[in-house]
Amino acid sequence: MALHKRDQFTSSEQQLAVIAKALGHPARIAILQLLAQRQSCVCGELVTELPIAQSTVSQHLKELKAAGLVQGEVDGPRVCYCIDRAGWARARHLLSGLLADLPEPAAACAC
Amino acid sequence: MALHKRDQFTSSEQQLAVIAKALGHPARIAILQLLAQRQSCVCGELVTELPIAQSTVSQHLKELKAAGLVQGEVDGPRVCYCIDRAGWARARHLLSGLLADLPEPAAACAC
DNA sequence: TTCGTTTATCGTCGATTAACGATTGCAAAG
DNA sequence: CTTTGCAATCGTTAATCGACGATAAACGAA
Repeated sequence: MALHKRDQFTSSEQQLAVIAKALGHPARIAILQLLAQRQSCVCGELVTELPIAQSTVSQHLKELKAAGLVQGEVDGPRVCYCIDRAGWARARHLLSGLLADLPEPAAACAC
Repeated sequence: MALHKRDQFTSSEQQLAVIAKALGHPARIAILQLLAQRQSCVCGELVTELPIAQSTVSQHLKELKAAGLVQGEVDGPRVCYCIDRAGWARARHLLSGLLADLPEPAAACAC
């Protein structure tokens, strides 16, 4: 583990960046929205809904899981995915904080 | 311009992903927050505040500009950066939409 | 014009990402 | 026990990212 420039930023900046990065692909956005709409949660359903290969879906699910946004539970031969409640609550908090820090600017900037 | 798998997703999924990707680095989060706090906006100020090289800051600013989150105006030898009002409003809208689509889940998922 | 200041771009490097097919691992069904 | 079906992992490839130093471009001042 080398010391990256990354480590020079605040913890909250880094956490927010991790969340945003996880959201930074249309497939992962689509997965989250599918998980929110349907309870179904089954990985195979996601594969049929999405225009990408099974292995790629699995990869994206892994990244979402690593970011704490999604959790998967093995249910026999299939795996049931759903939104990670605690992780998503944290993500909501961080994103709302950003929206609060950067409000709709009332006036144009001086320059 | 080849046809990417990317193009199989909805426009709103792609737009949101572009925004999220732009937010997916702590330096870019920090830049946005600095631009929100201070009116200063000058590129040089950002460089002295951030733990990364000038060329790297410039690179991040370019990406933020490409995502429509920031705009820069040349003011003599220096460049004054500020948050892009219209772009940020769009970003706010998309992010709020995501937070609305994925509300705090009331009940645990079935699996 | 020449110089110093400020910012953007270039070129490079290693690391990471995104995608796929193929393979493996596992649990239920037969 | 063997087969089947689902999902994760492996291995590969091309592309993108992040960082830096060096260079170029633009401008104001001397």
